[in-house]
Amino acid sequence: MRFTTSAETFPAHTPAVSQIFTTVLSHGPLTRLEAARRAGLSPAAVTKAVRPLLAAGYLAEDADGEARPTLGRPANLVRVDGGRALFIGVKVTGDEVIAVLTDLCCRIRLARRLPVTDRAAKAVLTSVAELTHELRAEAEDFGAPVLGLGIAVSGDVDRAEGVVRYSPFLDWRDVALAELVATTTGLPVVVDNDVRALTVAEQWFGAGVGLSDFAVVTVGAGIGCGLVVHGRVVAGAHGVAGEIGHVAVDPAGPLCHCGNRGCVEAIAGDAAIVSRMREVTGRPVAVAAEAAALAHEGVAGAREVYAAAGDAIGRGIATVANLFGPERVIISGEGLAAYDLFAEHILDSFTAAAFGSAARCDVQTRPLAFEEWARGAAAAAIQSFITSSPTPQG
Amino acid sequence: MRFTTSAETFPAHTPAVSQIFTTVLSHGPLTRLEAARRAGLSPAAVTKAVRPLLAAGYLAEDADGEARPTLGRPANLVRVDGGRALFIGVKVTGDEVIAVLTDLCCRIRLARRLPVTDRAAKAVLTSVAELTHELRAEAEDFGAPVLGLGIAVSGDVDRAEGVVRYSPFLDWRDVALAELVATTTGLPVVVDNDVRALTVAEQWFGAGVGLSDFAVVTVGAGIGCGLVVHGRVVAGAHGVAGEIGHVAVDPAGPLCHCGNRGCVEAIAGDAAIVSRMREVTGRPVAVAAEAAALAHEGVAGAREVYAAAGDAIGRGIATVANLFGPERVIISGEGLAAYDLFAEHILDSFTAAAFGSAARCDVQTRPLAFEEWARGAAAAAIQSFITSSPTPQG
DNA sequence: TGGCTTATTTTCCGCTGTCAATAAAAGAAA
DNA sequence: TTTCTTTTATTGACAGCGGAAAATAAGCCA
Repeated sequence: MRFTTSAETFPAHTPAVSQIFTTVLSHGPLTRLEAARRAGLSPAAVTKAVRPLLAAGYLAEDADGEARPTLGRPANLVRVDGGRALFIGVKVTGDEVIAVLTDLCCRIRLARRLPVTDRAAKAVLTSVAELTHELRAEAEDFGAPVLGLGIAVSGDVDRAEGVVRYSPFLDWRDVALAELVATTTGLPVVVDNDVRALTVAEQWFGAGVGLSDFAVVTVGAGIGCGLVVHGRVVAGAHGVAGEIGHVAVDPAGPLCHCGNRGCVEAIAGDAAIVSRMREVTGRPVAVAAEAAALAHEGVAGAREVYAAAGDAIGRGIATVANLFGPERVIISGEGLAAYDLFAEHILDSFTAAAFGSAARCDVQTRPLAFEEWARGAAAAAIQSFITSSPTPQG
Repeated sequence: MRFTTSAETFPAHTPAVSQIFTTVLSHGPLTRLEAARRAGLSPAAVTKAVRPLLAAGYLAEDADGEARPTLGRPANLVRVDGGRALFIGVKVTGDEVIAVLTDLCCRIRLARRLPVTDRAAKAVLTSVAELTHELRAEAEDFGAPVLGLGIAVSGDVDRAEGVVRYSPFLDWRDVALAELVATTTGLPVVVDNDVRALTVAEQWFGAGVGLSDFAVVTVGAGIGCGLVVHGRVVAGAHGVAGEIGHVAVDPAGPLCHCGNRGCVEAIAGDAAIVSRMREVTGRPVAVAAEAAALAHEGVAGAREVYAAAGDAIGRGIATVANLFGPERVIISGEGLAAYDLFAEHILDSFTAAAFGSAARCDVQTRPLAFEEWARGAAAAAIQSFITSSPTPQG
């Protein structure tokens, strides 16, 4: 179910058109020949697919450019015209609403945030509408229409229906967010789980480009994981997937809010680190940054807290690698601010716990600015814009 | 790479033909209309797809049959003619080679086993050839040709290349098994990992029919897991996937042969149970059946060994469910002989450790006769027969 | 200017699956 | 018995997608 009011739609008349567009979107400017090769189509098909996209302005032709072989007809590079369309991505947390305006290439043009004082759906809805309104007003200056809105929320989100089934941080249950916001803003709205949205962003615009099997692990208040298998984001039959935070790595570990002991999140989540840091150092520690500061200062025992956290995360990642054998794991999240404190432990425990060839998985890290979550939401909106209309795709 | 010599091939000229055939294969006799609905095609397409398959004898028409609505033209049921073609499935273990002859519907017609005295590839190859020869001779009586051979081996197997990369139990490395056996037997040969092959069998002919996301967990000497995500078996970018046996559930647990502590297999594998049973009861226990007997007799401490095993398995399954959110988990394996001893603990610890809606996953058990592994290999051969030729499929 | 090489476009062409109409096979109604 | 009704299966025309091959374009180099 999609919620649209007006709507410029994407001319994805055929699978080939979708495919060529996403290929060019993800792999930067390409010659038609190269695009054909990557998409597994004939050059003729590319010419045909590109034409309507050029006409509609979604693609543009660069008068070639860089170093080209000195022989033969020069190639014409085809690229996505990012400025052709704009999208808004919104991340809703219990504390604030973050919104970004991106172009079609998912580059952030503007960012805004608004604190959340009342977590009730209605109040949050107002904030979202306000930020959206503000960004749309500013978008005028870019001379491109805003064609979609993505909203990322943590918890159990049914993207297909646009409903937030349950979000613990917001204390929401069965909020038909897409419909509500679509009615208010008149934009096509996509609602997705925050980690899945971030995963889509990596798949289309980040370190997951070109990979059919990879995982994104986010470290921060919670520990989350987005999975891409067979080229598609895993959603889970019951809306739950990627709950690496609640993989139990130590039955004797600390109690987790989920009721079990030794979940990764109960060892390496921000709250766990903070409370453990208080215990170990005896000092008042309120937020993650303070905990990291203590460790950086070399306070006795502080580094060990991060070591344990890194160890838990590494084992969680090894579990993911053992079970589905991704080509790459991308570690990201606000928690990466303290990455130097546990990087080594993550990698060591991953290597130790990964079974056989699973250890060949490429474990990378990527910094995650605060707007990235909102950008993920925008990526989901872009994806929906491109793939929805006539020809659905995975 | 496929290795074929002669070869009757499947007339899968178009995607629609493949799809209709597999739909009918998995969902028993269907009317054309019903098949169209399930496959998402028009009735006209079904008529056209069915015709060549009927002509080639792979499908047959039942003169309707059962209770039909009393109104309208009676439907003609279309079903797969299992007797049209035969396949051989072989499971190779360190102790014996098991071979079955199945029909196109993967029903076992005959089974044979041969002990392995020499694990060298060459010796095993001879056994495989011998059993194959024997079954082909008997197949004459069924009046149908043997059209493929599947071989299941535990370890790291590259199905696409037909190579056993590494099999610990057999101590094989980079054995180009498919090519070797194809040369010897003249049959098209598929080689796959044993658990994946079993998973294919469940997906096409078992409890996974119609599901796009499920897992098969095998309990026995090792603890294995096959995953189906987005309707396709997960193979892993590096050939490793589904290693639930090496998911670490307790850092203080017993040492595993993989070098880590507290792997599920180090707690619940046959060897682990046997050795733990010796420790606990002080009695000589050599094989799993004896361990189970002790527990059934009520020997002090014996039941607790199974409780711990069940607990570890349950937590491993919960980990799978938390990460993928499968619709169903099918527990199977020779270890199920002792299922009454740990069933309850598996379910309890699964329920406790599954996060949120992941607990809604349907956990089933299925007995696994010794030939089932070989049947899995046959299923892989059937799958390859149907999907290979002109139109590949996932 | 002609020749060479590589990129792109054009021009068919085959093929697939849909659509809408039609045939078929009963039981029900007249 | 004949005709209707209802449901299933089939047919034949057709649209459109993507491929192959040939033609064209666009430079560089003699």
